[in-house]
Amino acid sequence: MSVRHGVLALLAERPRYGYEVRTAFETRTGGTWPLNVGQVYTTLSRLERDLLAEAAGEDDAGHQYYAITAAGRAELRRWFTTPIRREDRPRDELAIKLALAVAADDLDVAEVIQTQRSDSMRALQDYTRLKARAGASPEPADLAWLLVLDAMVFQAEAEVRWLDHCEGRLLQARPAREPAPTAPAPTMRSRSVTR
Amino acid sequence: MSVRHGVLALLAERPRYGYEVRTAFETRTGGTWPLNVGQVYTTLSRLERDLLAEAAGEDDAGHQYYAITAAGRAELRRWFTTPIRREDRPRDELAIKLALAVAADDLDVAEVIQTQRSDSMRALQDYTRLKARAGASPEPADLAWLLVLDAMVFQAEAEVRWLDHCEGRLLQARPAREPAPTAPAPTMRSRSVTR
DNA sequence: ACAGCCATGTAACTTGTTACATGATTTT
DNA sequence: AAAATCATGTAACAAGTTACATGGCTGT
Repeated sequence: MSVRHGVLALLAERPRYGYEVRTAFETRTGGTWPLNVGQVYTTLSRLERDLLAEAAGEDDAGHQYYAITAAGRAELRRWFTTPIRREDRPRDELAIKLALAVAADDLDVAEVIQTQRSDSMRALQDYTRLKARAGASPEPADLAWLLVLDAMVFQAEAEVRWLDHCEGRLLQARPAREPAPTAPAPTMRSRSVTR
Repeated sequence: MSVRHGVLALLAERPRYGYEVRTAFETRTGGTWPLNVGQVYTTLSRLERDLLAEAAGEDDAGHQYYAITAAGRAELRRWFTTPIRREDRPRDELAIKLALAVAADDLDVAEVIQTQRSDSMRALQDYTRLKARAGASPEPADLAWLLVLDAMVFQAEAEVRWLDHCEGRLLQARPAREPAPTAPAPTMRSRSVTR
């Protein structure tokens, strides 16, 4: 329920109209998570339906404003102060994938890992580049965006490390078919990426 | 689309009936992600609707088997060999939360972080305990489950690190109101957790 | 004139998920 | 006999998401 609460939080700052909510959301997350405008309006309707927000008239330009309600503030407070438990997060698709891949006999798991790692590292570099650009920009980059970006970096790094770890577990589980070379061939494992 | 593909992968190993799919799924993920039986049946229906699976008769006990189709295998192959891009993952609710929390003026962000960290560290310990139990158990623990468990650990660790990092960014952003003590008071930051 | 952004909205669809109904078989 | 587990399914809903329709306003 990220979008829902996100929109609610933006309304808590001040009443906003739909299009404005979208821009605000995208600015905070630095375009990392684009938000379809349509979704803003569906979300606003649903918030209104649930009495967490309400229509708050229109301005001279004809913008339809929405404002948070008391119930909305309460719900938001609850959201902010309640930790997000790992159990009620969406299932980790990648973990499931690898867990099922190791049992598939007509599949090269090492290749799956390799492909994923390449992509994760590419993502990592993208983020690094974004961060560099944000730091160099004249205006001080939005704090919110920096945090989001950092989150992505930390996650991607963890993912790469986990993939490496999985490779290790695999070698350990099934004895190498080829007679293992005394010094393991330095294949394209993860290398440290400059931060 | 974790469940959908997960079920498909299980059918790829051999035809299975609904209840069996559930047990298999939960075994692989070690009960980390419980799966409502009902969802298995809805998923199977949808897979059948999309021609990725098909009914495959029943056995003596009356179990309704489902088998993967050629199209299903193709789709599965695609799933396995295509990396999961960060962009098409569900939005990170925690990141959004903190990104919006830093802008809220009637909210103690440090407390939000603190609460979340406590929970993440609790989760981390739970996983560690689970791993210990799995290692001590007589039967060699399911490789799939170990990988899933490791994924959770890596993610939780990254999350804690990120939370610490956020705290740092915050102190850096808004100059401390209290005259900063020369040596920063060792508050309850993250401590290394035995693995 | 035309492209493009601003702005609002709706219809339709997906996956995930739960709650419930129903009955057979097995264990205590 | 009661409780638990095995087993199959349906109805209903939430949240996320996209595609489309519609129109005003702005810059080239």
